[in-house]
This record gives sequence, structure tokens and C-alpha cells, in this order.
Amino acid sequence: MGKIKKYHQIQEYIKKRIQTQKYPPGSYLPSENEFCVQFGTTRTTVRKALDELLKEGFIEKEHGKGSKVLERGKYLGLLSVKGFSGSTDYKVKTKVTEEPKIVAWDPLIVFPLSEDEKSSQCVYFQRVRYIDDKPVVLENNWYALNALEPIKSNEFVEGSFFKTLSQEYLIEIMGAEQELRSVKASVDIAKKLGIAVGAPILHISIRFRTSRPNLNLYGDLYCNTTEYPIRNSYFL
Amino acid sequence: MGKIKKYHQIQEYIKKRIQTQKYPPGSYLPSENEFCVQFGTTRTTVRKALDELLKEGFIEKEHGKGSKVLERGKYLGLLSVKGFSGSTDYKVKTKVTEEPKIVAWDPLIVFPLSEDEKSSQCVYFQRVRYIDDKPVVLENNWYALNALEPIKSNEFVEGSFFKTLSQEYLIEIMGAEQELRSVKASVDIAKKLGIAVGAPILHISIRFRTSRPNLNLYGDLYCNTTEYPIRNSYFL
DNA sequence: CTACCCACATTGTACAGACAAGTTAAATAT
DNA sequence: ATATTTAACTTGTCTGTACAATGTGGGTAG
Repeated sequence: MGKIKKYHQIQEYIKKRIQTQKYPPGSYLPSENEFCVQFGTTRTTVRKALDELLKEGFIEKEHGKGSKVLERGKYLGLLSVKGFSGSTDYKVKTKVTEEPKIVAWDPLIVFPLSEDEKSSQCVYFQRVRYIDDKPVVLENNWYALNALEPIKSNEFVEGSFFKTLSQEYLIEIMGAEQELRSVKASVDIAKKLGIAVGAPILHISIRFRTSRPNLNLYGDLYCNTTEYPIRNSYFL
Repeated sequence: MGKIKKYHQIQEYIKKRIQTQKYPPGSYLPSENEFCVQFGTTRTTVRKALDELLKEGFIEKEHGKGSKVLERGKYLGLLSVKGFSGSTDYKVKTKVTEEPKIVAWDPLIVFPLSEDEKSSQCVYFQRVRYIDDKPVVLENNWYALNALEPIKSNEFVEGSFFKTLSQEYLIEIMGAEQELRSVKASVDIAKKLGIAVGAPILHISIRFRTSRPNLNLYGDLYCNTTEYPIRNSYFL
């Protein structure tokens, strides 16, 4: 029985307005009391909704001031290249080296696919990340065609695939699993990253779980960590 | 001004009893109403305390049943070797190769030390983790002497340094930052891990932040990921 | 004996109100 | 004009209550 929870309705309403930039990052939400009037409820319920958004990382609260909309994208615990998003120091560029296209699943993927996924075809695209005009990360991406249509790279919101998912499709990252290996660069990867064959490379296999049922994003990253190590931080 | 928050007192009371095994893992806490009587308060306040413990990962709640004490140690987002703690598949052993001793800070540490830490001496110990009797991880550890006394390895609770901190010193991990690099094995590391010199090795520099002010734990890990990749998962 | 139902304990949601504590800007005093 | 006080508004804490939803075990009807 899909029970309607009032706090959940409020939570989803606010979340949608954040995702669609009606409440842009950095701005303050209406006060708790204003939401009470708007939804005909009490602060207890509104605060419960805001607490959930807090846990999901959409907002932060400031005592005596209000609830501020956060910049989305610092996925807690997610691996990120040192300097990424702290983009003042480095110039980060992304080039799509293989446009999204429909292919068969690649056996490279180390995570077991669901039956739904196996029965579907697969959308694949490849990107290379540059820092200071030097290639640092080679990135292969896959997802099931029956869960999400192919998206042309020139339609990416601000060039970001994840931002596109959030703002255009209202899909959020719920979690991820990763496997990390240190390997020697193959000929192909060495060429694409401009390094020596056999140089030590960090290989990351990753599966993102999303808020859309049956949609997982699979990634296969090769990182040249000699100059730009991978960073990862998280807090409880 | 008495900034004592009632829910925080209850939260700390329950946390201490969990850490000292008065409420052992797997057991159920007293019901919310029992805590209400015990602390002379209402369910709203007790539930706030339990919500905090939920967020900290000490308990989980089961609708209609109660609040269950969780096994501590699956630090969200923490890197762990595949198979670690899922110890049914693999035999994991830890050998302390260098007993805790007082030394000067090692320049290997990539994180900036606080003034407090720099002015203190440093406790160092080294461990090697084995899976199926094969060495997989070489681990250097440091922390400031003025923040925590040296602990002999034979006093570790169940051989675990983190369990010792939690149960004997009531110190919890609050978060961590990591830097990951893929490097070639040096002569020393190759010997200790039983691999070829120059083999690709995952180098992890990590700083744990703890609930004790001024106490950070610094780690420097070298992982042979060819057979046992590093795993990392997290969920929102 | 089995299957069902019901009472009971537990957590989940929601309402209504009170006061504390932090922030800000307008009003006031110097 | 500047500094201080005040008032208004915000989020934080807490009380008290009611009912809903879920899990458990015992009693009852078959």
C-alpha cells in the first residue's frame, strides 16, 4: 500500500524545485513557517522533510538564518581527482572521445548485471579528462538502454553527465561501489593518456546506483596518478 | 549557560553503553517508552537521540520491533580489501612488524600537521595484512603522542587497533581523507609483500579524524591489488 | 493440530504549542 | 554620525498527545 506521507510530499516538492533550479544553489529556502502555511501543516512535519533533504545533501541549515541550497555534486565519499571542482587551481577539461552509442555489454564490467540489464542493450560513451591540457583520466561509461535513453554529449548540462541526470531527468546518485587496482598501462591506454607503456596506472571499476529503478551507471577509469593523485574524503 | 541538551545526554549515555558492550551488537535497545521513563522526558526527545545514533551508524531501527545495536566497523566509504570483514571466504591475519614506539614525524606523511602535532612526538607502528597467508597490505601508522598514549599491540582488542580505540578509549572515527596513487614497488616494499620490484602497487595515504580533539591517525598503505582489489562502497 | 484473529508492544507520523538561541535590521540613545 | 539597544524573524529544543503501521505471541474457532 503506497501510503502518502505528508513530510515525504513536502520533501519531494522541495527537491524537485532544487533540481530544476527554482531554488538555485546558494539561495535560502522559504522559512519553516512559510512552508507550514503553504502545506497546511506544523513545523514538526516541515522539519522532518528538511531533515531528510539535509541527509540527502541537498541543503544545509544555519541556525537563526535559514536553510541554504547546496551545490550538488560533492558526492560524499566519491573518488575525485585532486583539484577537480576545486577548479581555481587547475583548468579541467573534458573531451568526449566516443559519442554515446548503442552497443553490447562489455565483458570489462566486473560487477554482475541484473537480468533486466542483461536483456537490454547498452549505451556506451568514452571521455578523457584533462588537467592543464594534459590527459589524466580515461573514462568508459555504460548504462542499460531500457532504463535511460541515449543522451547526446552536446546536450549535457554544463558538459556534465551527472548534472544532466539530476536537472533534466531528476535522477540522483544513491550510492556506489568501487574496485581499485594498480596496473600497468596497456599500449592503447598509454597512447590515450600520453604516458609510457607499462607505467603504473590506477584502474577503477565503479557502479553507481541511482534513484531510478534498474538504472545503474557503470564506469571503468584509468587514472594517471603520478602527477594528480586521486582524492577521497568523507565525514559522518 | 547550561547548554546541556537533553537529547544529547541520552545519545551519549546510550553510545557509551554500546561502546562498552553493555548493549552488545545484535541486541535490541530498551524501547523508546522505557527511555522516556528512565530520563523523564517524551518520545520526541528520545527519538531525536536515537536518530543521531542512527546517523552515526551505531544502531538501526526496525518498525514494530525496536532499535538494534549494529556491528561497528563498516566505516562508510572506507576503503577495504575485498574479502576483509567478509571473512568467511578468506583467512585474514595481521602481523605487527614494528611494535608501537616513539619516533619523530616521518616526512612520508602527505597531510599538513597541526601545530599541536608538530610540537609533539609521534607514535609509530607497522603492520602487514595477510590473506590466505599471503602478504597483501603493508601498513605504516602514526599518531601524536600528546593526544594518545602508545598502546602495545598485544593489548589490542581482538587484535584491532580501531576496536581498541572505541571500546577502551571511547574514541570514534569521524571521517577520513585519502590520497591514492599507483606506483612501482620499491625494493623494500617488494620484499615485504613478496612481489617483484617495479610491480604496480596501490599507495594510499590516509588521515583519520577522530572524536578526540587533536587526535588524527595517519596511515600509509601499500597494497598488492593484483589478486585482491581494494573495495569501497557507500550509500546515502 | 492448524489456521485465523486479536490484543499488545513497538516504532512511525502528525498535530499544537512553548520557549531558547542565533541573526539581522530597524529604532534609539549617545 | 556612531554605537547600542530593541524587535522581529529564523532555526533549535522540548513538552504532551493521538493515532497509524508493523511485528509478536497467545487464544480461539474450525
